[in-house]
Amino acid sequence: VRYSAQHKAQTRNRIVAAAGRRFNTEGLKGAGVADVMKAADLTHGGFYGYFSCKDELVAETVRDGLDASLRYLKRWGDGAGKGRHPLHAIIDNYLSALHRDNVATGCPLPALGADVARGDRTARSALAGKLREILDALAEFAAAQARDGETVAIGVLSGLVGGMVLARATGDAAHSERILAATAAFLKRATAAARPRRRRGA
Amino acid sequence: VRYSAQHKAQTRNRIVAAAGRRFNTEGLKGAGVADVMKAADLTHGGFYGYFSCKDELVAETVRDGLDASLRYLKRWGDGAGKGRHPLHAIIDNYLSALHRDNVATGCPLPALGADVARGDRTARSALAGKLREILDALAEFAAAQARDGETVAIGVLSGLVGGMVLARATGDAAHSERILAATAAFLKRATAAARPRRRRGA
DNA sequence: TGTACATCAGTGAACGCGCGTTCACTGATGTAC
DNA sequence: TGTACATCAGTGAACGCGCGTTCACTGATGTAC
Repeated sequence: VRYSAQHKAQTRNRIVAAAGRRFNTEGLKGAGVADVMKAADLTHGGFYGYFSCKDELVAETVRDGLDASLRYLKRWGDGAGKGRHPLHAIIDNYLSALHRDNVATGCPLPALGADVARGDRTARSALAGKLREILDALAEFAAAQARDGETVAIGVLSGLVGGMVLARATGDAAHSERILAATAAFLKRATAAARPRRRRGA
Repeated sequence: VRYSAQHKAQTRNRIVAAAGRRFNTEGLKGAGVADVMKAADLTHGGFYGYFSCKDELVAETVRDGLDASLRYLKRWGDGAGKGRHPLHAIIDNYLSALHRDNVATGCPLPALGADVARGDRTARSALAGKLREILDALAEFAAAQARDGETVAIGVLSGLVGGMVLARATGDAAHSERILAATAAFLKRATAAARPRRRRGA
């Protein structure tokens, strides 16, 4: 045996991490295999020692990126001060100028959602699985106050994703700020207004 | 003068219409110039008699597609039965399975928003202008019932766009239906709950 | 401890292909006479 | 009304380039002795 047992796994993770940044920034069609490998400090030829094709990397990248987003959402929700709605903490952090401007390390849903919708089945399945986990986590945070946790979870996530897409797409910087602020205000108002008929403890 | 005065304008419109369908379906990078021209029953060589480069077509296509969306939103809002909130009619029509499945002729915001965000300034400016018109129209419909029409307009549009992105991206058909239904329910509840402190007549 | 070696992670040239763009051309057009 | 013609909308071969993928190779590795 040459090289440590974890060496190959580490390099693979490095490729997936680089792919996450490049795909988020340039899109699934915009970032090529050579591009991703270069960002991982490798040459393009070695790619097929780790993945059978580009689509396999895409699916893996989507899974990995959404896992990171899920961890962020949980951390923000859990970190909300007492008396503060966990969903409100999530909304403010997600719809921040910081997140808007850091596409590379941001959530894949606004960056790659449309690309995945056009992509092959493996990527869409990967997204489907992680999307459920994300919605379950949001529903947990919602359940403390809302009647129908899943509906609130889906409604909030739709607002977060759409707000980020619009804030990034507009060429008007001032308007982009308005979109972030107004979407956050709308979502916080909507979740605060949800009838508090407790299901389980916060 | 050869050919009728409107002939060139008609062909140009045909190219833009074909581009709208191809770009929505395949993405800005996924649909090529030759691809678009073929969809318009032309050959690729003639393209540069109408546009100076692909990016110019992209900007024109975004403008045209968002104009069509604006007309749809107005029609749906105006067509709401009496006693029915115009925004609720818009929400139900936008977040329909029909719209989800007809990407080609659907709204460019969920289909191309992320691509435009990565695109050049002209496309982003084109989107910015039309986005304002769309939000103004939605704000008019919201103003009849909501305190802050612009906030409601932005919040609703974010939810519509994000909900459509998620419903199209998930590989789980049943979940896609849930996303459309739950996002619509969430948005209708949020707009119905908005305090009715009238600004101007409906 | 020192060295010869089998392994295999990573390299980079090469492949066929489609991209955006250019350009010399063709042939249908409505006009001038 | 009929015909010769200048115009220019549209054609299709060609360009350089980057894509995803393949493959013969190189050279650092830890092990066997």
